Amino acid sequence: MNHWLMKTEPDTFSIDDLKRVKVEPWNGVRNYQARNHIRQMRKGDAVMIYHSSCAVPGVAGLGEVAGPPCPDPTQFDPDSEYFDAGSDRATPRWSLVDVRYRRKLKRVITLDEIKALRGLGDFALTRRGNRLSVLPVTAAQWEAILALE
DNA sequence: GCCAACGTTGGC
DNA sequence: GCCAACGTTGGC
Repeated sequence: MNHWLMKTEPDTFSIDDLKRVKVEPWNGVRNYQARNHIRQMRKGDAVMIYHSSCAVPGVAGLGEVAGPPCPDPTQFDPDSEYFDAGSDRATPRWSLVDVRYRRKLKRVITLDEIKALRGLGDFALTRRGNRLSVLPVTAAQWEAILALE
């Protein structure tokens, strides 16, 4: 099983929203590196739900990958903000996975706390200028972060 | 709201 | 294939 971190803006879709709907198709990822991570996901992989672009950025809860990667239908929908005229159904450009709610953390583990952790090694979340919305987390990083809870 | 960082686009 | 311009992300 692999571990991942997925960002979401809580004003748009928060851990509480995921708790309410239970399973959410994680659509709208339009970055190739993030997409490639999605394509490596397998059912049962563990996911940190990270709140970004908000007052207190950080890990807010946990989820899991609920099924295999599949084409993101919004890329074919002209009415969607995620529509991509350059993608075709024979070879879809963008993928998604369903993410199932697992639990909300007792408190948000903040980006500042995560940055202050020593010995995490290379971590896409804390790289300078990081903008990646879906990124891998090692088992050691996963444990070190959750130990802060 | 600002702006640094970085990905994408498009002219050449 | 280079690279300037532009758009977006996301912390602050």
